[in-house]
Amino acid sequence: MFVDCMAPMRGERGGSPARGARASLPLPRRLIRQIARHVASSGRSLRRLEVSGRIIDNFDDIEDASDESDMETSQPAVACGGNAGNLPPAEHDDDLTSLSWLQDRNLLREPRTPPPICRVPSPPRTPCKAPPPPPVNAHAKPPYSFSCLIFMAIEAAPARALPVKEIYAWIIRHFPYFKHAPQGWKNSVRHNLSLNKCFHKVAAAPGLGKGSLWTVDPQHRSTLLQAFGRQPVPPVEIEAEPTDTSRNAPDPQLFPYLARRLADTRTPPGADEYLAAATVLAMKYGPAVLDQLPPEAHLVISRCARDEHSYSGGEERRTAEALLNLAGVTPAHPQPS
DNA sequence: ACCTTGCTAAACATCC
DNA sequence: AGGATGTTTAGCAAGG
Repeated sequence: MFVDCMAPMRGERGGSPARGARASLPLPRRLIRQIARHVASSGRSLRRLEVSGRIIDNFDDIEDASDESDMETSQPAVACGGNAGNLPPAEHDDDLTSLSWLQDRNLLREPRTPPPICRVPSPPRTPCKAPPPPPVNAHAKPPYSFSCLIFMAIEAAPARALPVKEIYAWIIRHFPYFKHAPQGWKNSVRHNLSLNKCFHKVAAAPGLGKGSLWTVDPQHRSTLLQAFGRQPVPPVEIEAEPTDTSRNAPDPQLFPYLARRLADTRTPPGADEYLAAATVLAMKYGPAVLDQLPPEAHLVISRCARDEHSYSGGEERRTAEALLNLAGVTPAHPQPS
């Protein structure tokens, strides 16, 4: 267990699930509803939506008064695409089905949003009972811990290793707040790199100059993913790289490591890597990303380490293949179904 | 009240 | 020498 070899991250009191077990990636309730309703409204259905081990078959179950605090109080969830759903009909949609709250928060950017297979026109918005969450200003301090920022920066690097200077640059590029922030934040980054066991220093590449390359310890990777999943909002791409708009699909370079790992037929990726891809895509592109998955695909997001659900490898593999296609990565040797 | 986590500041050493 | 990098310590705030 990770607690034996590293300091737990914020909010973590126990160990992490072993490789292959369900990883812990909570989603805000509002996003859970978004996912479930969007799947339902697009003609698909959920086989199950599970929150904290409780099967949700009625969305009133999660329509509670604490709604406005959704983004701060993430709830564990398991959402599975399937064919035997019993969700409320789409005409019950209100602001929860619309992705406008994400747009309002500048979290879904049109060029990055994958084309839906079956787009259902969003109904006109009705006034929300609860006050909307405060808008996220891209120039405000990001709601991510430094460990998550560093993790994202390293994860986005093609080599999954970055010198400190590049980590600074990535953070500034994606979170302009730091462009004019007091210089102390760089100290915090270095402090985090040194102190956090999730990050490892590797030998400097020739010609790199001073400093070392920093990587994410593979053993602690899922822990960082969990921490990432606990963050209240997905990251905002401020300076998006030019994408192939004709395809209008996610940039396969965005998460090169995950794409490469999922495409690797010689060394099968672990369940946490499938899960990481699903989570990263879902968090980045919003619930609409689920439209891209085949009906039998599973997206499993759960905090419960004791979650003993059994899923066949085929389901995970099909999900991974769907995500691969979504990411624009075609396996050289498609795995047999 | 206590503990954990994260942030910030600062001092210091090392390297280029 | 000066700046960048890396390590360590300390204090504080927030939340459980």
